[in-house]
Amino acid sequence: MGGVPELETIPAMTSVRMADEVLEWFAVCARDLPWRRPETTPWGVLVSEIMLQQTPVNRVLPVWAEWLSRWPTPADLAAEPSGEAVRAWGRLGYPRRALRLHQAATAMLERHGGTVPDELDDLLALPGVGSYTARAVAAFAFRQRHAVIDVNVRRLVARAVEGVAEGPTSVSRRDLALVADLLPTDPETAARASAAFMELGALVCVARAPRCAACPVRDRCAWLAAGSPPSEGPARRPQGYAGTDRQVRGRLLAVLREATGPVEQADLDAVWDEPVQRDRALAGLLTDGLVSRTAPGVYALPH
DNA sequence: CATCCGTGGAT
DNA sequence: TATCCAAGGAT
Repeated sequence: MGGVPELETIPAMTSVRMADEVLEWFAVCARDLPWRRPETTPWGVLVSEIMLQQTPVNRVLPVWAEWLSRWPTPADLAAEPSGEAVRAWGRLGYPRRALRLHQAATAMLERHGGTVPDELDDLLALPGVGSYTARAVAAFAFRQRHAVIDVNVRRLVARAVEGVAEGPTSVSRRDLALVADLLPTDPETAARASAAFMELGALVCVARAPRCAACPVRDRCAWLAAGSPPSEGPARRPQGYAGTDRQVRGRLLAVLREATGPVEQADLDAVWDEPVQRDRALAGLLTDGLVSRTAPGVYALPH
């Protein structure tokens, strides 16, 4: 029903051959990203995965290098005030990720002897680590065989396997089983295949204008075979940014990041005219732990 | 399950 | 210029 093949109808040989061809392409076309190098520690992989959430590779590269140089282990980060993590996050966006990474470093110190855990459940229990990131770290840092489904893999599977332009935004159990079936049996090869699927989605099977002529699986792509039908259903409205609390929070935090010490209320007030929204945004930052009040009317990054 | 949470490059 | 989009997670 619905044009989506049942798992049993996908011949194992077809699945394995798809992985093989993507791996062959990956061996030639993969970007040389520092967190993929063999000498990168699990901590380096974890930091990269958190930074890459909703953030393009090119913007992550310099910040990742700075972080790993400054904080080579979880213990090094945990030893600093959380505000230093927020400051070093720079303009990557979603600064709560910096706070959670600091919390995760502390948790690893307490629960795992200062090391990144290698079990899925332990990874999932870390702040800021969800299903995708736990699987990515288990696969890429510890070379385990897990389905790793990010937006790129979800889109690749929707097209190549399901024959539709895009899949649902959420990852279902069925998706995990389907992608797991695509992976080679050998864990090391499976881990490499997971990176290869993501890379193919990021470089070739892209959202806007896919480069199907350069795709290693074009001959077996269900979407291409169906004539590349457009996505069905109403386009979901993007969230918008201008004028939102998020924009105000961003401006407030930028002032605090760039200041060397505590900041007066007046300096924060200067970034937004509307006092109700401005106060709400600042209150939210305080609630989230991204900002602390050091004295009445004086604010700083948290300790 | 819908919404919130930043930022900036590409089209 | 406006919209789309980028290795998601928490609530």
